[in-house]
Amino acid sequence: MAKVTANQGLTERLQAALKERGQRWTEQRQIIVDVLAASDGHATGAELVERVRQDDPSATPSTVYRTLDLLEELGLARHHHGPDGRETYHLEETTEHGHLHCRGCGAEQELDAAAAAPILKAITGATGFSADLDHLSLQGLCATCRADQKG
Amino acid sequence: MAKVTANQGLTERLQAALKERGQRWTEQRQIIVDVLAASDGHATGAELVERVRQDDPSATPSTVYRTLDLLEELGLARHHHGPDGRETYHLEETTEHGHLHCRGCGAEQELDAAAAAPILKAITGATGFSADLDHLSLQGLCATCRADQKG
DNA sequence: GAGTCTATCGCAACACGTTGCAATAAGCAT
DNA sequence: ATGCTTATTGCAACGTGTTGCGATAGACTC
Repeated sequence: MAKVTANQGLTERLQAALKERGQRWTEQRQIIVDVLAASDGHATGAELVERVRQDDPSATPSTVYRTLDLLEELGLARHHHGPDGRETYHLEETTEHGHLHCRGCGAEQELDAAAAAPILKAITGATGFSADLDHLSLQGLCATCRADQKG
Repeated sequence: MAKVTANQGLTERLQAALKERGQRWTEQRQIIVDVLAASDGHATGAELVERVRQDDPSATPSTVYRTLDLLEELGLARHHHGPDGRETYHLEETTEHGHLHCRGCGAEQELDAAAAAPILKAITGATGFSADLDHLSLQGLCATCRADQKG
């Protein structure tokens, strides 16, 4: 298992997609994709910049953010905003999900598509609006904290 | 109707609340509250800073943001994050509401408590989580844009 | 392989928000 | 009114993200 080029499949998909759009495959983009794939789960923009710079100290934030935007355009990555407004990125391969931030204990739980279905349905029913699960980021009190407050 | 000190009631509530906590009433705070009250609806942090500086050019961003935080602690103001992660503030007197951002046409609609009730209920049902309506900021497609896409 | 076109990069500057610290001034007691 | 205590302010620097621009270097043609 040489790690030479991890994410073979992903890389190839990307190269093809870029070519089709007259865009280019570069060393930087390879690194950024590798880093993103290695950060399973989520990573903030700043974290990703940091990690990319470990692999290639000449990389700059602008390049990293621009590449992340590109990956989103291509549908290979997503981002959402945490409760503090900071950006969090993850590969699209991670299943689509929402986020719940508890203001009591600070815990963050994920909300998978199955659990979210009735919520999205309620939103559409009440507003006609079809919400993106990946941008669904709620703040409130989790069950435990609610129980504590009542106690 | 001299405008000398607008927001009499609000100002008085604030003075009392601050006194109780051993905190102080200052010129700056009066200005910031006035500005916030005058910005009916919502205003971003930057906008508020700008407007405050029109009244008092010596005011600095740090003071404005710290005061806004204070107003939130006291329950007199709220903030949430727009789809781009930027902050938006409004007085608590504005009725509690969520926000829906359409990624198709860019429109933003408000979601009042009555309309949100079934949604919040669905969230609690699916997750045990009690979400804050004021932090509810959804992104997706509005009814019109959905219809357009289908067409 | 050399030349051309232009996407991408790195840099530098900006925008929004946050934080630490020394100077100022609010509120209280005398 | 004077002095004391300490909350608040302004400043300056930082953190995260964005944007404009000239220089670099992919990818394609000959």
